[in-house]
Amino acid sequence: MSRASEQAYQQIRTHILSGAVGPGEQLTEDRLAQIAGVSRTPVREAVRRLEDELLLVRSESKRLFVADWSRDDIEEMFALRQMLECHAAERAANRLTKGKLASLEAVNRTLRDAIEQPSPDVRRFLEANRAFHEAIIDAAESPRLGQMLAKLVEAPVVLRTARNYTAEDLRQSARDHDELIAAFAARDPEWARAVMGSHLRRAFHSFTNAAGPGGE
Amino acid sequence: MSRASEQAYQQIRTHILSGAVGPGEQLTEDRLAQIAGVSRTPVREAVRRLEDELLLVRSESKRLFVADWSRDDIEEMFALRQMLECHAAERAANRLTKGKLASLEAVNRTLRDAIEQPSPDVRRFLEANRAFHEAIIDAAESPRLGQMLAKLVEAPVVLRTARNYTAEDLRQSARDHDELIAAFAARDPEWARAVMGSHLRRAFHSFTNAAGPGGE
DNA sequence: CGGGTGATATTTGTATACAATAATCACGCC
DNA sequence: GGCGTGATTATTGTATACAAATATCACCCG
Repeated sequence: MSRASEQAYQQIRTHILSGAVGPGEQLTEDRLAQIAGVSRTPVREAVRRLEDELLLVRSESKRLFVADWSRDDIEEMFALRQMLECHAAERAANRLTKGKLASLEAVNRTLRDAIEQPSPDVRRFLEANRAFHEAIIDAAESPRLGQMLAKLVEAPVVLRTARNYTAEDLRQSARDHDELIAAFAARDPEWARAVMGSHLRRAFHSFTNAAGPGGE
Repeated sequence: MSRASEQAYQQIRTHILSGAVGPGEQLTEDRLAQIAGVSRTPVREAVRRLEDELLLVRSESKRLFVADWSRDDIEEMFALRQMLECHAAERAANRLTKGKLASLEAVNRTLRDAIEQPSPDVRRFLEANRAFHEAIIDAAESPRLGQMLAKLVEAPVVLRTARNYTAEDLRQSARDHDELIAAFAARDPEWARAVMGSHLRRAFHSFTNAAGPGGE
């Protein structure tokens, strides 16, 4: 994406995720243009992307609002992500080269570094985690699958930036990744699928436990 | 979508699918604006949609080209569609109301009407077929699933408008739909999933047999 | 004659002005 | 006082002019 358009996208996204505007609030293109410091034209491009990612929604009369995800919405997204990413893991198991496998291992070492400390570096963990999953999706060599997953993976992860992970959550993730790597090394698609399934399902519950009961 | 933008989308889409421009050919926004009879602004909106549907692609320098789908691309899309639509069938089996089931039956009667004639009305068949699958996806009550499938279902179906269906292809489709309806009536998600799976897989082979060997 | 380098043309990206549309509000009527 | 109805305002949609980026081509140098 081009400069202004990309900037608008990033700024607006950050603005929403920071919580500066609450779910359900209206946002006008003019206002977003001010926030992003560009004209309405690139804002409109950015808005289309954000609509596609379901961070913004339109009323039936085309007015813009910050999306308000219900519990059902979130459950749905996790279910879809699980279905698609299990498929990706299966495909990846048949395609990962030695080199890519090695870099997957490297990424997981980084992830461990980030959490095996007195106070875990959640930011680095999230980044490494993102890279890990991205590498698998990439190895699945299915551009459309990747495109679909991109939307599903990004959204909930970033939604709660200040989310509380327990130390155990983080360690279990690292262990899951290890087992995924083992499944890949063994070139066992079924194994990879199964591990990915439980990995994501656990993530779902840990997500709802932390964010759910309080109040969406 | 608004008037000009929607018109641009339809016109450009038709123009591409009609084959007036071949795969790989460049298209400028100006040219598309002429074709659609609107200015470049709504054309850009339309182009974004068509890019998302993968009918248009951009060179690394942002120039526009008609997409050129490889056999792998098509296979990939069918595989994804199968995965997602099987899931939809499963969910639909648990959710379809009596009323919706009845209208599904009605749609399939229309479909039969269209093909049980000396010369089958392929246009009506395609429309009824589309409605049938859409109703199921709708009944799955998963907006994101619907959004994803919309892209996958539309594209290949329309790609070959002049496609040759054998009379047997058409009849088998109707029979598959009957069995799907039976599975829904029995509220048997596994059955529905299985039927949908074979239905789509058959469609894939009939598609590649008809369109594959020749060219493309 | 081949390859690079700069001028020119093509194409996409952005800003802005204006048009169309939908919501809001005030007013009058019942 | 409640409710329709029209004027006003807010917001999105479109066209157009211009800026930035990229490709194309001609020319010169080796």
